[in-house]
Amino acid sequence: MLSIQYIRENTERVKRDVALRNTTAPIDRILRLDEERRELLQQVEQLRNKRNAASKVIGQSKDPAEREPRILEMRLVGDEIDRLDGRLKTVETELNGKLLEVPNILDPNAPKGPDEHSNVVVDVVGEKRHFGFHPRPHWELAEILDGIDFERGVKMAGSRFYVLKGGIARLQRALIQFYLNEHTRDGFTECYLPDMLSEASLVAAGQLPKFRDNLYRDAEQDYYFIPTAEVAFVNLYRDEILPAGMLPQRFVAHTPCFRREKMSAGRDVRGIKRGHQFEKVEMFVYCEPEQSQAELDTLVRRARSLPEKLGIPYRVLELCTGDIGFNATKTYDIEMWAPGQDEWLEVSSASNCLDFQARRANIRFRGEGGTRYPHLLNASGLALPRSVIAVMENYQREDGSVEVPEVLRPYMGMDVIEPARR
RNA sequence: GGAGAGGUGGCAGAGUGGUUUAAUGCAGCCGUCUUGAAAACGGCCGUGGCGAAAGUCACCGGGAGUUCGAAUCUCCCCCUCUCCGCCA
Repeated sequence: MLSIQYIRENTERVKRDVALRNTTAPIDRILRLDEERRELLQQVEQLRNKRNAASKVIGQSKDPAEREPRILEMRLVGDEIDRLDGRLKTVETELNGKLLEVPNILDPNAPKGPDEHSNVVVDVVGEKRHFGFHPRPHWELAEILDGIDFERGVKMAGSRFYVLKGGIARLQRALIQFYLNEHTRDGFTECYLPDMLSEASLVAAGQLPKFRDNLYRDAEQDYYFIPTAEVAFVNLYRDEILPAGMLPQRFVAHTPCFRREKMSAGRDVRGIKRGHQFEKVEMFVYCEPEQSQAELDTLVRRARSLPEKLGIPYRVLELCTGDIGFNATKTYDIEMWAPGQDEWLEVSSASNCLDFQARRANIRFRGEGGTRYPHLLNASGLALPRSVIAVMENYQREDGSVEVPEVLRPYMGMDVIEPARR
C-alpha cells in the first residue's frame, strides 16, 4: 500500500496514476478519514495522558480522602476515552480498508494507454521458423503424440483441466528442471513453498481484498491456494526487520498456481494455454530501493535468456499504464511465439513493486538512514504449460513428432518425442 | 484428534494489580584508560502513531473484558513444545 503520508503529500500524483490505470480509488474519502483520525487521536491521547498521571498519584497515595475523588473523576475520563476511542477505531478500520484498495503509483516513464492494446513492443528476437508444411497447433500434435488427455481431465475435474502424458509430461518436467537450474546456477536460492496461505498473507501480497474473485480457498479453514509463488515470497519475511547487509535476496521456486477465472466461452477454449491450475517457475527479489531498477532489468534479461536458449522467437513488451498490475509500478512481459496457434504467448511478467508490498507485509531492513522498506520484484522464469506449447509448436516436424531442443536433451534423455503407436 | 506445558526486547531471562518510562545478563555501538588489544569503567542500545517542537500515546502471541490503573486477573482465538493416537 501507499503510506497515508505519501497520499497526503502527493495527492495529485496519486489521483493521476489511479486515472491512468483506468480504475478508481477512494482518495478523497481517505484524506477526510485521515484528518478525522488525527483529530481524534490527539483528543484521546490527551485524555490518556491525564488518566495515566492521575492513576500514578492514586497508586502512590494511601489516603482514601485523596484517592476517592480522583477515582471518581477518572471514571468519567475513562468513559470519555472509551467513547472517543470507539470512534477512532471505526475511523481507522475504514481508513485502513480503503488504503488497501489504492493501487501502486506508476513509473512516470510507463507508456500511457487504457488497456493492453497500448502496450509497447520494445524488442523482437529470433527468426520465426519457416515450415515446409502447415504447422499444427499443440492440441493436434498432442493427439498424434498421445501427449495430452483433455477428455479425461474434464471427466476428473471439469472443463479446462487436462492430463499430460508420456513425452509431453516429461517435457514439462524437463523445462522446470532447466529453468530452475539456470537460476540457481546464477545464485538464486531455490525454495519449496506452501501452496496454500492464510488470508493475512494474501492481503499482504496485494491479492486481497480487491481480487477475491480470482482465488480458490478452503471452505472451512483459513487456506487460500496461491495464484502465483509471488504471494508466498512476499510473505517469507512478513513482519520482520531484516538485519543490515542481508540484501539483496534472490529466490526462485517452482509451484503450481491456482486461478479462478471467468473463462469466456469462445476464448482460449482449446489446448492448455489457459487453465485453473498450472505450473510456473518464479523469480523473486528483495533489494534496497536504490537497486530496484537495476534488479528489474536483470530479471527481464534472465527471463528472455530462456526462450533464447530454447531457440524460440520471443518479444518483449513494456506494459502501458492501463495494463500494469495493482501492485506494480512498471512491468515487462515476455511472449514466446507459437506458430501453430499463430499467436504470441505470455510466458513471463516482470514487475517492480517498489515498497508497495513491503509496506503491506510490514517488511523492513536496517540500512543506511535507519529502518527502511525494501523494494520487492517478481518475474516468471517461466510459465510452464505455455513453454510446453511453444516448444511443441516450434519444434514440430511434418509427421507430428517434436524435436527436443538441444538444451533440454540432457533432461529428456531423448532427442525426439515420437508419435504414439496406434 | 486427546492430554499437558508454554508464548516478555537481537538472544537469554525476571516480573502474578500501582515508584516498571519491562529488572538483570549476553551480544552490539560510542567513549575513558592503553603503544595497540584485552580487561575494567561510563554512556548508548526495540517498533510505530501524533506533534513545528517540547513532548506524548501505543505495543509483553492476537482479540475482547474487569479496573481509576493490566505484562500481571477473566474469556475467546492463534502458534510453539512434550507425550499419545493417526498418517505419507
